[in-house]
Amino acid sequence: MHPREVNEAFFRLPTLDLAQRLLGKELTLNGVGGYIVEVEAYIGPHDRAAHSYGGRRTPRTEVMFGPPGRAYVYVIHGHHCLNVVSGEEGAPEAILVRALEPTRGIKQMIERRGRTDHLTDGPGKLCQALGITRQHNGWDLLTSPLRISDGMTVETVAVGTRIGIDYAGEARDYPWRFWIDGNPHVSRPRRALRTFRLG
DNA sequence: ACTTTGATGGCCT
DNA sequence: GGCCATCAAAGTT
Repeated sequence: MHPREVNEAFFRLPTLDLAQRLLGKELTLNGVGGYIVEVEAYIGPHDRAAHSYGGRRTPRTEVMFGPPGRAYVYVIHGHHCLNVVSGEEGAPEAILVRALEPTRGIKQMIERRGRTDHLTDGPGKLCQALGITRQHNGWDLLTSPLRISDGMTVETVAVGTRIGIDYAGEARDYPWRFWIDGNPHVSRPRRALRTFRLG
């Protein structure tokens, strides 16, 4: 049994705690999906890499200012990315889901991806595999067809810096990327800054 | 109305 | 490691 079950209180955990606890949980859309194996925390308004940096509030970032536990979906370079809104209501924080270990509906994922490998080892890839688009922005991840539920037990968490934010000044060095140590579905394997046991 | 940007992916060497 | 297609969103005029 996972140490913490997914419920309303789960999504109210502080963002960095929630990010670690999301590892091993199962993400599905209409029953298709897998275990979360890699995430990154974005903690606006002081995080220069966050879309909500400086308190920027636009139609795109609006959902992050709402209650935690909802989906924030955006498009970058023509690819969709899924975040879990986190933090207190009014605090624009979110956790990017970067990779899954496929568990359910693999046949459908293969059809959507047009290949049999690398189905969900990246934030854009997993959205394509599950069929996640901007229409799912704001959906409740506890009760909607796009949901996060109890998954598998995680032994060791690896910590590193976030991917693709070299423009973000000192924020590029924040250790806010978390993945399941040794998992083969991680998007960009790198050596961890450190590892720890999830208590 | 126009220009710049970027939390990517796929393929290359 | 690098290159670049790609396009919605945001910023600028």
